[in-house]
Amino acid sequence: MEYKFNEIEKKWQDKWKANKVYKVENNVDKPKYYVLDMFPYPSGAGLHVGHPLGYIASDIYSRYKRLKGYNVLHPMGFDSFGLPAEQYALETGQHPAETTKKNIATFKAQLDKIGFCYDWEREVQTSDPNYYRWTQWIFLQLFNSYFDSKENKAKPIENLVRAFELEGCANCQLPTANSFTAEEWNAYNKKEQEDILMQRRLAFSKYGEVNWCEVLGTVLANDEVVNGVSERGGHPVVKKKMRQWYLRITAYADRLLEGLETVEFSDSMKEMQRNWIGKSEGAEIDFVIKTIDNRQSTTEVQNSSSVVGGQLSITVYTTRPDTIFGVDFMVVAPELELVQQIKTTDQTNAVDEYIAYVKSRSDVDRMAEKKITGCFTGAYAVNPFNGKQIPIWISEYVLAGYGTGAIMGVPCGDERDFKFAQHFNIPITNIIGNHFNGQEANPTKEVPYSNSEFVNGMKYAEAAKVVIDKLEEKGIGKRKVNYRMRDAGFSRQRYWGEPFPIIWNDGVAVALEEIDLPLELPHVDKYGPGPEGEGPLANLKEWTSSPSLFHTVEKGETKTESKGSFSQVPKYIVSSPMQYELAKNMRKDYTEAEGALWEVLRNNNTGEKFRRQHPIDSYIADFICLQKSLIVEVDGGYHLDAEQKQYDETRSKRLNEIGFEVIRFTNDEVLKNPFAIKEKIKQHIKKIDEKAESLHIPSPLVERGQGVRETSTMPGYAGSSWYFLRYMDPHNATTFCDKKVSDYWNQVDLYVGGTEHAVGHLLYSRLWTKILFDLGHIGFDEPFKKLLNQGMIQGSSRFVYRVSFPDILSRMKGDLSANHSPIFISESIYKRILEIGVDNGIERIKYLKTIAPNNSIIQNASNTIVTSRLHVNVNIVDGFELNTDVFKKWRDEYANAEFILEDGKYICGSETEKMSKSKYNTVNPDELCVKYGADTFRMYEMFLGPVEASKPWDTKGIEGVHRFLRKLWRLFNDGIKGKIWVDEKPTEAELKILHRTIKKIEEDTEKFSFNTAVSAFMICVNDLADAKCYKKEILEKVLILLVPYAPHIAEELWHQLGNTTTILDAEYPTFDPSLLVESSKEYPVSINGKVRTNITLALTLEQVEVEEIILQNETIQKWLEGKTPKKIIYVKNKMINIVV
RNA sequence: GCCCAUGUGGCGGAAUUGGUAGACGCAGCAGACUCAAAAUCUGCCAUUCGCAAGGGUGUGAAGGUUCGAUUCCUUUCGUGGGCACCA
Repeated sequence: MEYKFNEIEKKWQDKWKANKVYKVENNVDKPKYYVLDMFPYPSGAGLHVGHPLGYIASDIYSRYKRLKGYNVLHPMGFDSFGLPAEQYALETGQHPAETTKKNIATFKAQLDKIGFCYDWEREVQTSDPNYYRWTQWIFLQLFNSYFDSKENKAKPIENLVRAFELEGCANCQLPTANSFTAEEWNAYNKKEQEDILMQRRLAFSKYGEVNWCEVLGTVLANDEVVNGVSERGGHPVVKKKMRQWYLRITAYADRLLEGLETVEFSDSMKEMQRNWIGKSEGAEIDFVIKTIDNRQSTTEVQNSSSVVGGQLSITVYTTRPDTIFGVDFMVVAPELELVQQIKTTDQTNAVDEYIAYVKSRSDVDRMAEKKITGCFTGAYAVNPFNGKQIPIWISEYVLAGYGTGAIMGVPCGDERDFKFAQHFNIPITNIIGNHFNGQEANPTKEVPYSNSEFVNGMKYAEAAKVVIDKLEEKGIGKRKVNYRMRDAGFSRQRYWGEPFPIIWNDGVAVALEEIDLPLELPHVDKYGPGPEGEGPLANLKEWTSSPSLFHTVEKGETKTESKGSFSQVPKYIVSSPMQYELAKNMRKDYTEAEGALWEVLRNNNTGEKFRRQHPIDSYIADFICLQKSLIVEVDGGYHLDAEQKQYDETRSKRLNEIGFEVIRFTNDEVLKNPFAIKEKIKQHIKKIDEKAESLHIPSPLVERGQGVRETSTMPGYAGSSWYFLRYMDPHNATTFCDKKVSDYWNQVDLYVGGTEHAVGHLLYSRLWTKILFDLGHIGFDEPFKKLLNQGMIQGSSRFVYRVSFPDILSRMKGDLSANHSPIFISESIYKRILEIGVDNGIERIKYLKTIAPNNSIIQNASNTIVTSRLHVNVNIVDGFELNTDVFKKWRDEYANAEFILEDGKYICGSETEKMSKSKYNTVNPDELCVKYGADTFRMYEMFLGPVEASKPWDTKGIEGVHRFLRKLWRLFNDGIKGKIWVDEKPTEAELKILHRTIKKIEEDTEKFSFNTAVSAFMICVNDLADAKCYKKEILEKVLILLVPYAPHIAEELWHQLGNTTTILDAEYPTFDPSLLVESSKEYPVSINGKVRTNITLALTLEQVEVEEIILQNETIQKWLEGKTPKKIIYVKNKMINIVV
């Protein structure tokens, strides 16, 4: 019987699916285990062999835990909002929703072939309204919360409002520092109050700088900007202030730091997060500014400056207040308003010029560039302790956003300050004596200061304390903890993301209510930016200006008018999310009549806006005009039957009850003349208006808000910050995740993903978890208990060398000057040509050598030399040898290609680089699954090396793993006899093989050392084959061990052994240590560290006995050459070393 | 510039965490079976000296600690990844 892996894998995948073996139940009796993969962005390129690495690792661990008796949650989904789909839409006009859907289908099909144990019923997609409804909901929780710094947790913003109403801001330090009393607060108007609250909300809006490209009319991400110009088109990019949304992650800086102590992340991962948060302790110090001329400072004072005793001063942040006597200059961020106040008349031109220069530079530039720039402002500050005058400079290396945006320069102790002083010839004060050599700064903290008055002789720790105490005493400074981390930008001027559930009304952000969610992303036809760099949604005038903030109320109930303009109404007509879902589907699947009527109603210019298939209560109206409470139904022929008539009647009755008028038309009527129907509808509306006017009937709909919608969308990390919670309770229509369910599944026990998310995603999801915890929605405040970082699988690129160079070619191949076909030269010959050229001193070839690694064209008077190193598809290269026939067919332009071969072969160049479509180095897992089977593929990916390590992909080795599986198969069947396994009692030696394997596999799986586990399986099968062991008792156990790694073949052979239940739930074998106990060991015996012989000794022997035995050994005596050993080291069960 | 990771045969990697470096696999070489091929099986396979027995050298480089270092420490070089010049 042959190992027909394709048939076997298909068979079991189908059976498993039919029997729903991967369905996971909540709240069962078993202990739980939650294994999570970082869900993929469904890119158009499909899955390549790099993706499944982590997925296979987590799948193995999940299946292992399941065999060990756990209830394992191991879900999968898609991070389906994002820029690539939008970019693709811009280029091709295809709607992101379409391409995303297609890509997800491809991904799923690919994943399924590999045989993962996902419960697809729990799939989530971040771009699905049923999902992002809750992303928006969580945003509203953040918007409606503030951080209470006393209790160190998030609380509802109403608490703060109540406190303001009762006691003003007595007990809160507002960032603005303007305090107010309760009376003042109550006297503020809505806008003033909201502005103050905005400064406290966890999700808040403020002006921030973005990369703005005027030519493209759009905002660009950092990585879309290269050298100050846009990556696409090379247009200039400047900074522009725009209103943006932010998350107040800085409030959680300390808790995010502390939380790291409670999770199992790698040290480097924790270190990266700590660096990102960047907590530093230091001091803020005020320096009085002494202006040189008598300019009056009238401009208002802002963050880095203040007025002390009537004098203008500047506040710096420093981590080294102890070096205050070494301050030789001061640098202020050029952006600061303060600069305008202090610049002297002399320096005005220079300063303005410099500021213009800085504005032209992107953040990326400022980082990449190493040259030192700056400009003197003309002003001086005064050192508060010794009265020394310190020149104030501006320079781009000081950032406005960090600390106070101003620093004190201590050149003898800080490398950057030193270079700055050196560059601008600022005299340097030495405060560390001969520890400063004048050539470079010495940032030591371990040297006593000199030249420093009252801190002379003290070192860092003591001096810092003394200085800060003095500063506080004088009231010109204070101890200050600073964080490098800034609040996280949360809005993007893009289309394909979650719309903000926010309406702007006279500059006040009004949040939508839960009932308004999901705020669905409207369909657009064009994906270009809106006016003034706003997102594409800003182009949808109808959508932005007609928010659906209506609440229906029960008839007879009075509308409550509250003092604010956004009153709430106690009772709503609620449509369930299911109804929304249903309506959405019906919208896609419309009748011809509905389509026709919509065509005339959608372009309605009378001011009444209609919606299609809108859910109201438990019904779905065909068309509705919310403002007029008018419902239009278009009925098909089946409305003539009695049952349907009855239903229509009760439905109309109910809708009437809650204040809607219903008018009906038949399909035929509509199709005959939709415009006539439109006219009739207009008449109706007119009647409604008249009636309402004469009777003063209040509309059943309360208008809660007016204004314009926020047109930004949320960033990619919004949906991924909480998806692990939705998997637990994916279909819940009333809450994002039932607390009972999240209490059961609790934290993710094992999270598998790449290091590229070390700070971004991991920090954000940790933040969201903490906030949801504070607000009582979940019971834990760290999302991921243990993190396993998977390495990147790099592509192994292959290159061909195309050269057109008549002189050389004719020398090598006769006269080729007339031949214009592309000529490809095998690697080593190509390289030799370069060397020969240099040896001969031919100038053109010197060029060739210097530019050869890259593609280039050189032209001079006599010749055109074209050299190209081109990526060639790795799939048409066998190892390094190019299949020249296939290559000629690869592209039309190569049809007539000529090759210069070495030993009859074309050898390609190679390089290891990132796997990507454009480098033609991607390998598709599907093809490997077809050729070798999923089990082989899974085991091979694991066999490549440790999961954590990055390594290049090489398809060649897969044969070895495939051979192993076939060898395993042959322990059960062989080609001639068929079944060969037997039900006999195993020998001790056979049991030993088994239990050695059980021990190794279990240990390796537990520590995620899957590559060594695979090799242990190989050793086991080799040993069993050598021992001709075909015994069921042994083989059966081996199969169970193998289930996590190669589930299909394990299940197949398990059934061949006569089992009828699935192996996926079999009982994991128990390791019996007694079978592996040894009584003796072959010790390596070395003399002075060099192994000279091996001697087998009983394990019970003690030092003295061992010494006696080994000294009698012939080989040892020979090597001792009659000398007496100085010392004999005997480590039981390890080795023996004789020192002479 | 700063931070993190990493360096072992022709290749991917292993090494009980300080104890026989190179498990397992790929590639290669030699052989068996076969008319032949595929499949399968058996040897050899870091390097160097040697017919062999056996010896020398070897974990990027240089030092150090130790009876003993791929493993720990110092310095240095190379490669890969990240970044917000963070005072």
